[in-house]
Amino acid sequence: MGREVAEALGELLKRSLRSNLYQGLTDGLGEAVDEVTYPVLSGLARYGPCSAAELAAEVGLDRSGVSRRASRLEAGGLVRRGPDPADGRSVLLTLTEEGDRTVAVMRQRLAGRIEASLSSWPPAEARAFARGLRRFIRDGPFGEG
Amino acid sequence: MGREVAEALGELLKRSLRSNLYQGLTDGLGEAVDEVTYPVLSGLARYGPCSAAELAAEVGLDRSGVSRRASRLEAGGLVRRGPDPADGRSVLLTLTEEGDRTVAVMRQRLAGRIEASLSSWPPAEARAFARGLRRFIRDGPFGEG
DNA sequence: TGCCAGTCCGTGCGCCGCGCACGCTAGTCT
DNA sequence: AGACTAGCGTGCGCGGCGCACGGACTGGCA
Repeated sequence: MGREVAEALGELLKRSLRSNLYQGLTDGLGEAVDEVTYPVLSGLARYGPCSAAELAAEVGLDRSGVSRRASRLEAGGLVRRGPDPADGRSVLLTLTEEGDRTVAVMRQRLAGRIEASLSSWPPAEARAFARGLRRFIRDGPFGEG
Repeated sequence: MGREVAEALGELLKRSLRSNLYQGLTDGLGEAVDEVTYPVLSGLARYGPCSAAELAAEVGLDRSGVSRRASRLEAGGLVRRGPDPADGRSVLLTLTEEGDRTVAVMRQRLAGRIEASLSSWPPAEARAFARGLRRFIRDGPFGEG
């Protein structure tokens, strides 16, 4: 049982990293957003305005990496760097309106792609899979993360 | 539906890449095998003796990367480079006995870890999850590769 | 109030792994 | 035999990462 899941997970990882998953998802969305910067964009949308350090914990990266990716997104007009009113040392990353639109489009596309591949499943099985996946993440073989 | 699966997949990717998954799995197995070289080792075990180019397709990498990783494994005594009896240009990568043992141990550990986290599930649900995962890989939103 | 240890940021630095392209060896076909 | 193809390993440049440094700012304490 754990055997097959392990193998399947490996396969999943491989295919995802090969970027078959994100391929073509950014068409027409500008140069700034790609498979490297997307996690930061998406994390920002999920987590809300925050500092790079905070977001780093969220996306599982060093502060420096987040800062650099954010710079790209900033150059592309998807993210704004603003002062933190509560603390002058801190810098708040915020999605611009265009950033908001962009992440919405990408999520829509990705969800649509997944939806499409799930549409051939028996509905009950698809639902069970989604639930199982969430559960596996929650108390699966990962750290606390 | 696709929405939640998409989000869950992202989370899964993140946690896996953070290496919480493979952490501590290589203890006592020598320096050669780590999270970088393991896919090559495992792919070789799965696919059988073959050339670097062939294995490259299997693990989703360039030939050069596979060749370099194989060199490390070779230095560690886990992989042997031998001539292909059928074609003198080709070079066959083969697991040594120790390589075999190593991959067996790692699989055992990984499977055990997954098994453990699945043990708290209702058995039917766990089984359904395993089946769903395989199915999702087979005709999920990835390319053919 | 003036000061200093502590906190937070962005960036220079070195490292590592990748893919591309080259040189080389070994088969293949006329 | 000689040209051409196929396959290998490695040098090269690129890009992203984490570490650690310098600069900006805060907050507590004299």
